[in-house]
Amino acid sequence: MRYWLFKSEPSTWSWDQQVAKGDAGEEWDGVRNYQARNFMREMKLGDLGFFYHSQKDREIVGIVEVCAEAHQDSTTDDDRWECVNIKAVEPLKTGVTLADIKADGRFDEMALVKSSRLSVQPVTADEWAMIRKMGGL
DNA sequence: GCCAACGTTGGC
DNA sequence: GCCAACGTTGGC
Repeated sequence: MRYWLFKSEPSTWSWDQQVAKGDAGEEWDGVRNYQARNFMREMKLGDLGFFYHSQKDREIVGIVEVCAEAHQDSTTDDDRWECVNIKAVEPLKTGVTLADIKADGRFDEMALVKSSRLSVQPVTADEWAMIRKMGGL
């Protein structure tokens, strides 16, 4: 079991839209970055991830689960691009903002802090537990 | 809205 | 295979 973080601009695809898809989940498509794609290839059914709102909000809002492993991204014919499907599991009780994470000091090595532009990234078990707690779960 | 960081593309 | 130009992302 590994942990991940999925970044989305809420005006493009928000947590609420993800929740509306229910257990059916939704393709995490549109990723055109090799690093992000490679992480998706590593994902297994049942892996969990944080759902992060970039741009205006800049906070982790919920938890998602991988419900289909990497497959061709249906939004392109280019077979370089694959994606997984994810479904919403539960929202955080309180969102954990990027400012919270940066101010904490324990997350200096976290991809979210170090590689701000990477849209799909790994989260360590420690980071996962600490942020869950900060989010009130 | 601006700008820095970074990934990708294409010419050579 | 290198590197400059360009486009995109995302924090502020």
